[in-house]
Amino acid sequence: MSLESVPPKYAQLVQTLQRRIEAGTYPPGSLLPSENQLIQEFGISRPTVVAALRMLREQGWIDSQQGKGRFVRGRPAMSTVEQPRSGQAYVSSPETSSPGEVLDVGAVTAPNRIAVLLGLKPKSKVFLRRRLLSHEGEPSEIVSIWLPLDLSEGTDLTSAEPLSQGLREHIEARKSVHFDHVLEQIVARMPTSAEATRLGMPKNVPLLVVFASLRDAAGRALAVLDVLLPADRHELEDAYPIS
Amino acid sequence: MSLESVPPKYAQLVQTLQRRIEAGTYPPGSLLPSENQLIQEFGISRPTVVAALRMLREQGWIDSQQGKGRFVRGRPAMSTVEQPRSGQAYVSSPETSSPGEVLDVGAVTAPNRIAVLLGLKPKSKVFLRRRLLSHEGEPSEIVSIWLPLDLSEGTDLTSAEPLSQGLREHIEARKSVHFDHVLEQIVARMPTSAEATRLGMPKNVPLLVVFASLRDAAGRALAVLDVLLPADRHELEDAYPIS
DNA sequence: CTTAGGCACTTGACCTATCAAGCGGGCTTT
DNA sequence: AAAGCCCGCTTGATAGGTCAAGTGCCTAAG
Repeated sequence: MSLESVPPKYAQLVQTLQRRIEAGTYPPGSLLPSENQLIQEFGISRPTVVAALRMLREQGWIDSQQGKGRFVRGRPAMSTVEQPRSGQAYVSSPETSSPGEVLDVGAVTAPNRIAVLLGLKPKSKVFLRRRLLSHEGEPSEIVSIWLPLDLSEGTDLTSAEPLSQGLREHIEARKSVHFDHVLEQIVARMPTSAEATRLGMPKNVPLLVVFASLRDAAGRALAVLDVLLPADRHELEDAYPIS
Repeated sequence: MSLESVPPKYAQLVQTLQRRIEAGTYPPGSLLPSENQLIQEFGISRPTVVAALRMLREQGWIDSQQGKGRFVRGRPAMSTVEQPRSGQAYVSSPETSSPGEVLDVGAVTAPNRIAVLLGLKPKSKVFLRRRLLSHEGEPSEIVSIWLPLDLSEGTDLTSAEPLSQGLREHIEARKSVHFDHVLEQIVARMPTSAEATRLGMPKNVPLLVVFASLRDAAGRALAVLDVLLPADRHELEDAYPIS
């Protein structure tokens, strides 16, 4: 006897209908079988069918119109081309997974933008952990993590060794906070001499700079990352629906 | 007698619970009243209560845990700080709403990146409509619209006059296509002399360049926009959940 | 003091049922 | 030919109900 659990009936129906859509049984633009037809075919109740259809609508596979029926849209394109957001990888991946060296660690006076993003007074002291990441042996980007001092206490962030947990996991395990979302600002500027040297880049190539403000559900900034990306080696990607 | 329609009961419950959460009646972290308690208080059925609670969970206001209860998260922060995505405004707003002058209109050989983004062969002819937008009387950005030739036929895009419809509305009204989502690429580079002159910017300030590939639900590129943004005057913003 | 079982609570899943409202086609009337 | 009405279909909303599964607390036994 198989130990694997049987998914709920509504979930099985979702999968069946998705397979039929992708197989061309219900091509985009066509009318899906009505609720009554699905009830007959699958021998399940109307609320169960409706739950499955609601899920398909919410995921973008179908549209419904009262009095008319439910129309097939097809597999939502975004789910096939979904991109990791730039901040996401730095928040969740352990430092051990990306080769690099620690450049700076410790309490520093916050640059103005960082203080604003953290919701702190100008010239506040904050904790900084800055690393130079490499890709295929070449310098790739500089990542700085800025934290309010209280949030950095009791963590391993002062270590020169790479963290074996993602930043989020590391902090959530030690502090009573929960990361919820990221607000990003993307700017471009010319590198300083020191940055150009560190990144092994020409002085006349700009930097893409991502400021990622990591926030809890209430919108409070728990940490800020900034990432310096030589523009000749990096581009950012994003995808979103048109509303 | 008021002619306004009464929203469904589940929607009224959603609003009531949202108001109570924001008023502090149910602070974040606290347990929401159980289904039974809500059924008693509001005198409505369990499926109606459950529909309201499911909606709150999907919008991020609450979390549920079987056997335990439903916990308050609070107003989802992203809905309070939602930003228009850069491509969105160009897709939906009429050109008449943003002052500018038409710089180039007509069939041109597609630059390589544009051909790739449109899914065309290298050196294909495409339609280009390029405008210099102003903000408070100053040059602000250059927006180029690139379309396959067949999609531009029968449109007003060849006009030197600004469109009174958004691009999306204009094309969807004339062609059998439906814009669904955008894939964006963000890069930084130095401006050419001509671009710097047109934008009234110094030569040593970089450009943020957004390539927005406007796609249908099947992922086919219908149009590409590129937007040149002097980096000393522009930054891009984004927000996303941490998964 | 620890462990296990039972109970009461919770949400998850599924069922049967009714009525409201929208849509489209066919038929009748003007 | 056009307009209106009716009917049969569709989905939207609501109700009442049962059983499964998860959680936490309390009590009893070891």
